[in-house]
Amino acid sequence: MKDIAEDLGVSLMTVSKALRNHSDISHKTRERVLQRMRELNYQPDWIARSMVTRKTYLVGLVLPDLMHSFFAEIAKGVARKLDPLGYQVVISNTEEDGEVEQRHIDVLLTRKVDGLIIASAQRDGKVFDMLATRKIPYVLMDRSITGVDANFVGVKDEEIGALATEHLIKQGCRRIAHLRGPALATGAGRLKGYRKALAKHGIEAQSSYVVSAQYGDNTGYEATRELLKLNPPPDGIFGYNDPVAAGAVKAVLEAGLRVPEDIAIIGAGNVHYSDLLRVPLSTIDQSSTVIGETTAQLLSELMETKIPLEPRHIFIPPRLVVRESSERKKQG
Amino acid sequence: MKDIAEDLGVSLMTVSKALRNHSDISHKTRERVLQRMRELNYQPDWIARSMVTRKTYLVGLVLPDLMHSFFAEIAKGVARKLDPLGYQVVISNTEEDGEVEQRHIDVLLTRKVDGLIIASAQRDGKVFDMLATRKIPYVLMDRSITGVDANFVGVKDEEIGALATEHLIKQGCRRIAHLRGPALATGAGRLKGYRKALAKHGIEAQSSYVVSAQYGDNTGYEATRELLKLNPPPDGIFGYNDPVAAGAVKAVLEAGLRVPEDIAIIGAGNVHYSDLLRVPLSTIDQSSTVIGETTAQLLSELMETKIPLEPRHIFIPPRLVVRESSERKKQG
DNA sequence: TTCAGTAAAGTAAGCGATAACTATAGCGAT
DNA sequence: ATCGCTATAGTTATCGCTTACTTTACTGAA
Repeated sequence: MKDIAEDLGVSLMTVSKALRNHSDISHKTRERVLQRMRELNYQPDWIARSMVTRKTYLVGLVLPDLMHSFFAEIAKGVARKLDPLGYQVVISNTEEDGEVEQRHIDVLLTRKVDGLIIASAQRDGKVFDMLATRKIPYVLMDRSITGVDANFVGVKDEEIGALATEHLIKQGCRRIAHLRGPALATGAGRLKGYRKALAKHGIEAQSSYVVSAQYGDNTGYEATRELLKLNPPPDGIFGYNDPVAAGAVKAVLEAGLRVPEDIAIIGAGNVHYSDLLRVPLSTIDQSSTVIGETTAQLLSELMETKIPLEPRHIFIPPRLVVRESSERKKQG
Repeated sequence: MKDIAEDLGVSLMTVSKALRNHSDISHKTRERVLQRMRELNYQPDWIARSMVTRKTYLVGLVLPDLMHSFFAEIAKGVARKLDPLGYQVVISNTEEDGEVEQRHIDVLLTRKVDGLIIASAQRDGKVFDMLATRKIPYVLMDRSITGVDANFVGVKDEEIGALATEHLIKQGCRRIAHLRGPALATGAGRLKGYRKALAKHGIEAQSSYVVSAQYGDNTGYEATRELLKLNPPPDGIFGYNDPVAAGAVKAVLEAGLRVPEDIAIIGAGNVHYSDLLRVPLSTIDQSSTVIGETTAQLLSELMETKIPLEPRHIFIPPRLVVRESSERKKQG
């Protein structure tokens, strides 16, 4: 394609420089080149360029579940921030499977992405050690990995757990159940926060009130049906994320109980449709857009500097959003 | 990296062939190469390979809105289908903006994607003519463009409109309103189906019952509030997609009316949380996963054959899903 | 007049792979 | 012993760009 641009009678080099606004091209020549380029509808080949510059302007975004709108929103934030910087985002969906994740990361690396953003489903840090030795800039997001000291952007899960639980306590709940997430940082942190809040208020943590609700659209619903069989049943439920909490609402209503009067319910994540649910769902907002943008910002700095920086940890403060599912008018 | 593989005393070519299972390499040599490759943790450079083969194994997926779980689900289907074929998906989010879309497509092209899947927000076919002349394999999805005879996978929007409207009629509604979408194929087709169904049953189409509800989380809610001011107000509402219909439910309930007794409501798209909404939402299922997979399948065929095929149009049949929001027990 | 200095353009070498040939060896058949 | 195969391995030329130099033609100061 560039030889076509030589019908101006200049060398290939001149054209290359002109296109990149290189300083030692006269204004006149540059104009002629640009002009001809438009006429020919020519676009430089990114691949060839990448090959020699070692920059692909590709960023890998590794997510456990695109369907969860929390992550979709993050993806949007990331793309919005990176787009003006000339980066393109390759999203990979791991379906909460550590092995798939590992494989996808490998593929992204052979594609020579300039950086990675990962909300990991990994249990250990092997993959990340590899990234570190290969000096690939990367940022962990939403889910930190114990034992990996990497750049991180997200919310302190313990705070989320505490905030949600304290809120239920304030609403007068005393038998508070928790639909816990996977044993990753996220699930574990929220559980810990839940326990701490109970302890702080001298409420006994009853182990049968903590049930697992992991992955899948119905887990929250089913786990809650089990909870309702207990005697006494809980009077408050904290679901580790919104989809699970929404399932809980469904189960409780189906059992003929009222939300929030009989059982108050709160989730986490503030998915955009929370407001439209059967009972508008109280939740802990994690500012997913902000997380996405902040992460993108951090990664872009990492990618653009050569000196390896000290890993940074950026925490976004969680925010309680009270809606109908937990608001008991009289009590408090 | 490859020179490192020459400590086996073989030529670079031999290694290259061995890695690709080329036929004229002895079993023994191949094993030695693979062995060494593992030891060195070597991965072939995709970029360099692409440069000479002219294949990137990259597919661009252009979507108007990732947050809409209908598209997120499609994205998942596409990725799931393409992943085992070795293709990587680059998702781009156009936020329903034709210009952004155009720009993103350009970028994807300079990245030399092997093919494109587009749910377009475009009003005319210019961009697609360009794709055709440049012989880029592409498939239009969900939204066809009038005047562009391209490969297409989606649902016949007119059928959706008719199916939804007929259902409301069967439920006894006689004053049926429609929250219409944008003037693209999708919105227009559903509107047309709606009108046809009314005509077929001899119900007069009242123009004040058709209001626009485009983009944004609250449009359905607000448009419905306007509808409720009419005298007489509608007794049935067909929202062109689920988020809009969910907003309608909210507005109706807020006005102190009952769903479906006073006003029956139906959407389209069958988003995964439909079941958890304030009133479980009736909808027209468009099998988003199937759309995604079918599209991916079609595109992969396009990419792998040289002969330009006659454009194909694949229609997925829509399916009525009745939930509480439109089901009137007594009548029908 | 001469020479260093600068602006503008050009040359050569490769980035890491592959395609398309060419070369070599071993082997049986004539 | 010679020819021609087949099976393996190696050569060479690019792919479309950029990096790092080198060249050329002026300019103005000494």
